[in-house]
Amino acid sequence: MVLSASYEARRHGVKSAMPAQAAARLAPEATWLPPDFPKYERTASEVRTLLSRFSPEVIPLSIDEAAVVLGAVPSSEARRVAEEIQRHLRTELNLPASLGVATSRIVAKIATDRAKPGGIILVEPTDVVAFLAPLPVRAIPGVGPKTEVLLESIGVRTIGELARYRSRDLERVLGSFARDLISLARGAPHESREVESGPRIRSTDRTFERDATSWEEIAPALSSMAEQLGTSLGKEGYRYGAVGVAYRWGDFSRSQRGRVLRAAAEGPGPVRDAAVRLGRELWERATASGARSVRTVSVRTERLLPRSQRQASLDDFERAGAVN
DNA sequence: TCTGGGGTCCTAGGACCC
DNA sequence: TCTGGGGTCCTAGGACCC
Repeated sequence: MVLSASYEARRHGVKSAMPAQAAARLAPEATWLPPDFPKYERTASEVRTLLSRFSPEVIPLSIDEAAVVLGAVPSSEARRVAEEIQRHLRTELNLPASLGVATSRIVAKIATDRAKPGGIILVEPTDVVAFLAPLPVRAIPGVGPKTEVLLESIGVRTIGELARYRSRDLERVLGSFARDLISLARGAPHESREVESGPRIRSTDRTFERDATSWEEIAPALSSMAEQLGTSLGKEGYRYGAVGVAYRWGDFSRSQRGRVLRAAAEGPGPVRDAAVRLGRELWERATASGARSVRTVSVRTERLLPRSQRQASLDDFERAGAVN
């Protein structure tokens, strides 16, 4: 599968998430590189350190994106900082970067996408509506293929058309997402709430070379994946409060089963036991009506909590003498 | 086109509580 | 015997992002 494609490869029609075979047909002369995620993590950390020289508030959005909060500065100053960030990334880390500058993160993100490759786009506060209006609704983060089809079915293709829609009418089609879309289109986006730092979920997936058709094939995979997950979380100092198992079936549909633990657990044992139990329940329930094959299994831990942050237990209250 | 391995957020129904 | 109006938590599934 293509994880990322250079702009040269993209000119041949190669895109990320494309099956490797299809990409090879489009660009037979392409150079293929295996991924090196530890390297990307190290680099992402260097980039965040560099960015923090420009603002105390750096919000990582993904491994290769971050928002830098500049506060209330004139747009000329914001542009200067953007240019400087781009120059330092180039000279110190040898990295190209695209930057968007705006008065909200979501518009800055949309501008960044438009600035690729390697550009800077600054959207003046008074230009937000005009900047967004001609763009397709798909330019909005959170609008994917399904939402695009829904919007198209009511005659909305661009953000400008979205702005003219009545919120009440759109809510019938899209639920609460409608309000966010319309306020963005009208140039007054609701800034997403600050997310607490630290991961909330940790999961691991494994796709079988050949789809598994028996519990005996699935159980050892679940068991070893869960143990690895529990061990690495333990090394990072995390406990977990819920465990889940999911199957991707041969027809690519998904089923999942999860459970909240009675108390936060730590290490490989509890997650392994829970994963095997849940996996078996899921398997038995799904195969009761006929044979099925599993393509991918995944094990998930949720409600992660740093070890230092102990979960309160009844004992704590008794010791403290707090009675209600 | 025949699909990897991570993640986040939202919705909806049911159980249960006051 | 049938009846309110809230609220939270749990579970399953879906859409989306990189």
